[in-house]
Amino acid sequence: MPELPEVETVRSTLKHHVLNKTISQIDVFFARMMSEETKDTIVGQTINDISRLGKYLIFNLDTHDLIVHLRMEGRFFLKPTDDIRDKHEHVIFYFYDFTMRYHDTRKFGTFDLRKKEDTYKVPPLSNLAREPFDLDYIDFYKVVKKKNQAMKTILLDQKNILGLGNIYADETLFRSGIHPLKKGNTITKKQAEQIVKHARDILNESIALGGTTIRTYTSSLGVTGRFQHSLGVHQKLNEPCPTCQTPIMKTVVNGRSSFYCEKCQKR
DNA sequence: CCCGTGCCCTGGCGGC
DNA sequence: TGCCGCCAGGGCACGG
Repeated sequence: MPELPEVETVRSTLKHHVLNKTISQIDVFFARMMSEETKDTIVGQTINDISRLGKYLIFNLDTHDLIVHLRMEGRFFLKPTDDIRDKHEHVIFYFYDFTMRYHDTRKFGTFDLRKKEDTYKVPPLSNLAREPFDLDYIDFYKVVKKKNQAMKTILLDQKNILGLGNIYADETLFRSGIHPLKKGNTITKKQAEQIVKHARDILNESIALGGTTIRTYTSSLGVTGRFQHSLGVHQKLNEPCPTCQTPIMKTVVNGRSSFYCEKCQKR
């Protein structure tokens, strides 16, 4: 599933192909994916830039920003205009001589259109935390210290730290030596510092490798991330811990599967 | 405000 | 081989 590094890979790849292209037409095949109003507003506008905030992809148009969340399986493909539509292509953007197609088997992805002046002032981009790259660990510590939730739950909440999903939350806790069920209000300043540092390192390493390809996810244009070869615990049930060889355990935290080393990660 | 639960979806897999 | 039921999972609405 795309997390921050995958979205960054999609952003940079896509930007190379659609920058300064004008949207001449849009076809929507799954009505709830994009409203009529959104479609009508952006036809005729040009993609002046593609940016990103956390896991959100942002197409910077002339008067508005189109905010896209890929959720688990959303991807973009570039195809010739006359290519037959795949049944999972729900939105097709037409440019002068090719198309950009949004493909999503689970239909969980979202398209939100905002006036430029509102983009960061209203949901979904308002009230998000900072990414680990510019998150002050003391600020993070103050937020976490007030919470009686499991650390895994805290790391997945984009209002606490921005950009981690299930995979990188597990990896961050593993490198930090913290059990996914440890309560936020038991965390020390030092541990908060470690979490922010490791989250930053992991995301940087993954971006450098083009993201992680896991389960069914590959990014646009067939780009396959290679970070999965660097995972320490996620999806590695019963495999030896890279540090101490103890078999990796799995538990469910707030409905999310969580992998950890019982010996290396303390409650 | 805080926290937990259910929902949206469908391909893939286990069980029989 | 086929069918049924269940699971994954980010973000949000909703309820206590």
